[in-house]
Amino acid sequence: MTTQQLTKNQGLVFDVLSHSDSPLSAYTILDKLRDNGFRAPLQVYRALDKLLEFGLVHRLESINAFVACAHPNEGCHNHGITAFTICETCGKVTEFHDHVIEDRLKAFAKDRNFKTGKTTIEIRGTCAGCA
Amino acid sequence: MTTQQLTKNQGLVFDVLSHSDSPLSAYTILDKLRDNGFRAPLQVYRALDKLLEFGLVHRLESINAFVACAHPNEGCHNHGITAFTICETCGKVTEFHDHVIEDRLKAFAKDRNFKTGKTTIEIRGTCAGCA
DNA sequence: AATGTGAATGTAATGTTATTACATCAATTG
DNA sequence: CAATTGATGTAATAACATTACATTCACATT
Repeated sequence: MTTQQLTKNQGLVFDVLSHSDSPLSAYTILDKLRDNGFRAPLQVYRALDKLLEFGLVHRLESINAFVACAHPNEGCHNHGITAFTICETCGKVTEFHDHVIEDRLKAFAKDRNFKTGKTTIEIRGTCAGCA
Repeated sequence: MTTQQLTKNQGLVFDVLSHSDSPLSAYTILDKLRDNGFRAPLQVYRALDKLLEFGLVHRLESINAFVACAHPNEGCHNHGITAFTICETCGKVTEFHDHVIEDRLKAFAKDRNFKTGKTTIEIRGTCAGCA
């Protein structure tokens, strides 16, 4: 999935997220795109829904915010479960993938016949630079 | 931590959560406690803050809802990172603790000098009974 | 070029979740 | 008893997200 097949609104939203050094809320994105004709939250949420679907963007559940994927050209969906550290001081987000954790969670779910949908792993704290 | 040293509001909120078979939103709790004199969201949020602090209740970040801890008498804070499966059909939540996952996350954080605060692990999907 | 279809968009209104601000009350302690 | 601290009550507002409905755009088929 490259960024070329995105629609205008999807492209604008992805661009804003890509150029941000910290996660953004939907309403912050909206404000940044007012000059581009955005008027309503739904324009942002609809674009985000598609970007999430494409694996170009991640939603950080614990802070109600969105970040561009760290490796959008590869399609993040290929990498299995995505985990994040989120610095509560500077907002810096680091995305990582750990197959051991993934296997462990899968095994737990399998043992209980739990059919896994989306998995969230988020570590909030303080990054090295802010400590 | 037993339930005895809770204040009136904390006790009421904990009671509602304890008797629910699925997670509840703050506003749902508020509605259930109207007859007990609750009038405003803040009464619920303040009680929840304390219950979270005591380890008697967990917040499910991915669905903006709250559940009573599965083993409140032991103080969940003693069990390290808490993970959950959340059935999107029936709402059933299962709490579990996995030291391998915990060690792995701790190691990742340590490697990057990331000071870990709260960690969220939530698997949403479909439970065995709903499949 | 006209038409049909599905995806994307525009807009308003509303619903849901959470916090700020400020006043009051209750328990404890010096 | 005064002072402090934690809990509570209440109103207002902020922040996040969805529903509903009308319109437009892209594109395939005729």
